[in-house]
Amino acid sequence: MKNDIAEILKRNQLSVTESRAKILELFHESRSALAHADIENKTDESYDRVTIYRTLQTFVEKGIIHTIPTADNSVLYALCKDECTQGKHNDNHVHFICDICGTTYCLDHITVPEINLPKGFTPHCTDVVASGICKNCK
Amino acid sequence: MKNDIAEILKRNQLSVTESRAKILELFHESRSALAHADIENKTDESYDRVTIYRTLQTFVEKGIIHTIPTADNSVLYALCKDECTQGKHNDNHVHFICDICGTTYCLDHITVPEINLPKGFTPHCTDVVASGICKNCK
DNA sequence: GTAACTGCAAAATATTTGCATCCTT
DNA sequence: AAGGATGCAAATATTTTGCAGTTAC
Repeated sequence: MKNDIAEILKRNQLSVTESRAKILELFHESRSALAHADIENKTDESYDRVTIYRTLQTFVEKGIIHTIPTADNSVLYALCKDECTQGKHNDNHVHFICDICGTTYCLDHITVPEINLPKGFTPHCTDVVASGICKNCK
Repeated sequence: MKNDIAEILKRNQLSVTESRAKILELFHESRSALAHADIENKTDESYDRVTIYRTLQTFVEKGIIHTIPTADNSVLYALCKDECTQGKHNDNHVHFICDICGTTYCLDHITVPEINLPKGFTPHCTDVVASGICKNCK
């Protein structure tokens, strides 16, 4: 596993540092999306706040993770599928936010349906965020 | 028009004050969603930052406006349709954010399709945010 | 007149930037 | 060894809270 993590970083031309490896590992361990604060907590604040900001930004730029738009406008991040490459994200999947436990799921296998937009609108990317009650809270 | 605005406030048990009326008017004049900063600018900073925060929050609570989740996690607000009432939002419509001009449209008449969620997930509200090129920028 | 709203000050929180030091390659 | 990454300090931006004065009803 540790090797897989390092592999991913190398593949994206990033040097393998402890903080990057640890943060990327967190994303792989977690089935759900993570906020900046989650990462601070799960790493016992071993890394500087700033390092986390910069690491997340780097990962987003490289297409390793993506941000998830949320109704309360907090910032969430989740792993991208493998097909995502730098600059060309493939975010066309559904997110689900549980109203009770707050967990955000990336439902990679649920595809976003075609939406009929009005004349003149050309979509490039479509995000779907559903909220409700998740399988653990029902 | 001025009267309509006052009507809406009264209907929601809000006292009619200058700032509330002006901000609500802005939303009615604008075909697109507004950010906190937009409101500051369009009112020539005649109102305190704090008043704008509180007014927006009040409007959201009353179901007069709703927040829009955006990919860059900035906070946007737009008018709710009439059917929205306090606590029970009816946000099931599509938003479109133009990658070029940044305008966010509320496409009230485009309905959100049914999404097949995995077993155990019960949706309560579904937000769809498409981004791409709008009718003015094409 | 009273309750609610506003504006100011300030606190709390979140994010960004510069720079010296340290680590990866 | 060299370039890039980290951590610290501090600047900047954003949001919240308390309170006194003002306004709507």
